[in-house]
Amino acid sequence: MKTTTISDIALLSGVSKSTVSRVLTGNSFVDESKKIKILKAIEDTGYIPNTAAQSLRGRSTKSIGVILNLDPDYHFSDFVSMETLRGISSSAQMLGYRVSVIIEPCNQALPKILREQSVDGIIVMGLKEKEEALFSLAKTDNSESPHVPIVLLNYSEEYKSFPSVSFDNEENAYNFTRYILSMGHQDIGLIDSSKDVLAVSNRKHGILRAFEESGIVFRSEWYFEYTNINKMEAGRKVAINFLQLEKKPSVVIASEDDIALSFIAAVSSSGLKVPDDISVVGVDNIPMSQYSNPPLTTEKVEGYRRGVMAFKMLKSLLDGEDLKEKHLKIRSVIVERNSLKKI
Amino acid sequence: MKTTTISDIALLSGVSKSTVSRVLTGNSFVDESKKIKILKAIEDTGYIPNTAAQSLRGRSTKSIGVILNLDPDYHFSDFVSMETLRGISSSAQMLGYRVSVIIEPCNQALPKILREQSVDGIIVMGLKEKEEALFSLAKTDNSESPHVPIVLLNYSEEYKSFPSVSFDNEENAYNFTRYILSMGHQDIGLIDSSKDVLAVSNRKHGILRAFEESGIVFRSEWYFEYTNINKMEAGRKVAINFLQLEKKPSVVIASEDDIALSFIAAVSSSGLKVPDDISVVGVDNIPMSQYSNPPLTTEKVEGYRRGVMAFKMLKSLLDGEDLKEKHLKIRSVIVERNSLKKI
DNA sequence: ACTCATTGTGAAATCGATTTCTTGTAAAGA
DNA sequence: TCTTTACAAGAAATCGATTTCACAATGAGT
Repeated sequence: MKTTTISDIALLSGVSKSTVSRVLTGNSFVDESKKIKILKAIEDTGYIPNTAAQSLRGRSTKSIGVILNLDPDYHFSDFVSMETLRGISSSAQMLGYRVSVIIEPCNQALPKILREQSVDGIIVMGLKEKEEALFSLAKTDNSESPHVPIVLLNYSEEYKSFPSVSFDNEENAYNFTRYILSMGHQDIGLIDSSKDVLAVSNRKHGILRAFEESGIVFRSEWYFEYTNINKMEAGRKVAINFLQLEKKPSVVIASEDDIALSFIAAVSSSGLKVPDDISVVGVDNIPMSQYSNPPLTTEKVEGYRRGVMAFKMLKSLLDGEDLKEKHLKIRSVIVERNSLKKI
Repeated sequence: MKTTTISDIALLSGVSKSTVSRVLTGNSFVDESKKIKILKAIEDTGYIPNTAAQSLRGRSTKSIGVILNLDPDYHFSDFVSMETLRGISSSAQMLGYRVSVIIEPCNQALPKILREQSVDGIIVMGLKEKEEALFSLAKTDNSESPHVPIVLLNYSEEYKSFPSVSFDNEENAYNFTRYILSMGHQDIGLIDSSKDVLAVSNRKHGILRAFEESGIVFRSEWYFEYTNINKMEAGRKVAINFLQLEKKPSVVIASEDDIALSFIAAVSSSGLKVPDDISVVGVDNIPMSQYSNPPLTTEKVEGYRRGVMAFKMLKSLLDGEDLKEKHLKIRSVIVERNSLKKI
């Protein structure tokens, strides 16, 4: 069967294409009896307007692009990102938008997608520090370029001209650290091994702020940073160094749950007990963190919610509304389980 | 700047739109000197053909849909699926296809997407047993409907009229079981708690075949099945029952790594040692399995490869080629680590 | 009764590409 | 030299929707 078009509907209901289009878009007056006939014809045939034709004429593709800016060596997709994608996708679908995922570095993906005009808006995940494409885009005055709104999922000073929805890394880390301090810990070790350097550095500020407030000094021999290897490999590596330490911290804050978990695994295989000998906490609240041994005390980072909010923000932009707040920041909640001991 | 169109290029290079289009599509003869001028104009302006116009005229959208048929209660995306998505996405992009992910039950997504005509082909992930949409589609003779090729990512007898790329579940499980038997185990427990009921049942057949071959009897008190709860919760639940068992198996095969890991966590927090007291193996080779305590012996399931192959198959279909093999099955490889003890 | 505003509708233009039709030119064959 | 063939390239039709334009018809206001 060749596809049903608007002309078929027009023919079937004895009116012109224009009239059919008018009931379709609903922004014009149409005689009630004709409207009913048209609606019936649409119902009967299962007609759906051709999206290509609509985009061509109407200048709206009813689809958005999500740029997943993963590292080339990033061999798997982390939980929070996927939750975010799920959040974006389901809110987009709800409003009739398709979402195209583009797994490609931002600097390549962005110029291409902008010129292709194949999406109405863009959400960028996994922003890196040096994104030429964004930077140059920020500079061009808005009279240039056919205004495709962009929402970033990591706030960054550099690109603050773009609206963003991000986790409140500095504040969350500050709060989490204060909580840890309130549990009596004074000797705190840090493991940073996330590909998200922006987040890591913001979190570090928050942690240091909490340290300062309580007169804790930052000890560099307790700071482990491995950003160029697999994060779980990092957890294992840190464990090896950690075990050699003369004086050990009483708690270790890992920048992600995966890291914490692999650290715990490595450290417990050498006989150390968590949390009796050493407390370990993570960030993210990945599903596994609830079922590990011991269950992990962590900071719950709401990926799904971030996705929903990002799409909502993009939608406002698409509708030409202006944002109440240009940069949304999402607070975490602390999940108390058994890997952090009160001392 | 209003967008560059083919007419602009034509004007700039002093030829007609038709000629520009001819060098664009490359299926007609164009004078070399003109071709150069046109190419230069394209280069200079950064012109990219409007996809909507191309689809409208050419009947090809250069985009494919991936239906992620997740359970409503499925709160996170598993590793293998995401790897598959990555595989699809990168091979698709390589050939200039966009991929739209549709996180929605197949029965809703499929009819809609087919009538919308917004994609050239479809890949269905996470097939369920009762997919009315597919079933009725299989029945309609191909003269009907504007032939959008569909590739399934789970082979199923029911829908075998559709081509598929899947894991060779029966065979993989058979081989894995034989390997476990070769390590001296006779008392084998099973945990099945995957949302992928099709895979689970196929794997069970393979396991049972290996049992039979070696004269092992299947003991139902060692078979744990929880498909209606979170898989890691299942691992924990099974551990509780397991610990009560009078006579325990010497090894437990979990249908996924997550389950194995949470089972190990629960069981070791009660003092049982893996693999000294009990061996545990999983399936998937999720990143964490390498860094758990003990590192997990598992079956490596190649999600990325599945994605690549699925797209390749879909592409053949789109190009009108016919498939050498309609149903591809991917073999796993066994990853020996430390959670399975030789006895 | 005569404007003027409000509705209602079809014809035709438009969006940006591809493809068919047509014509023109140059090279090859008779 | 005249026809045939191959190659080049413009003009115009086409894809399926939306929107502007033009024109009625109806009703309201003076």
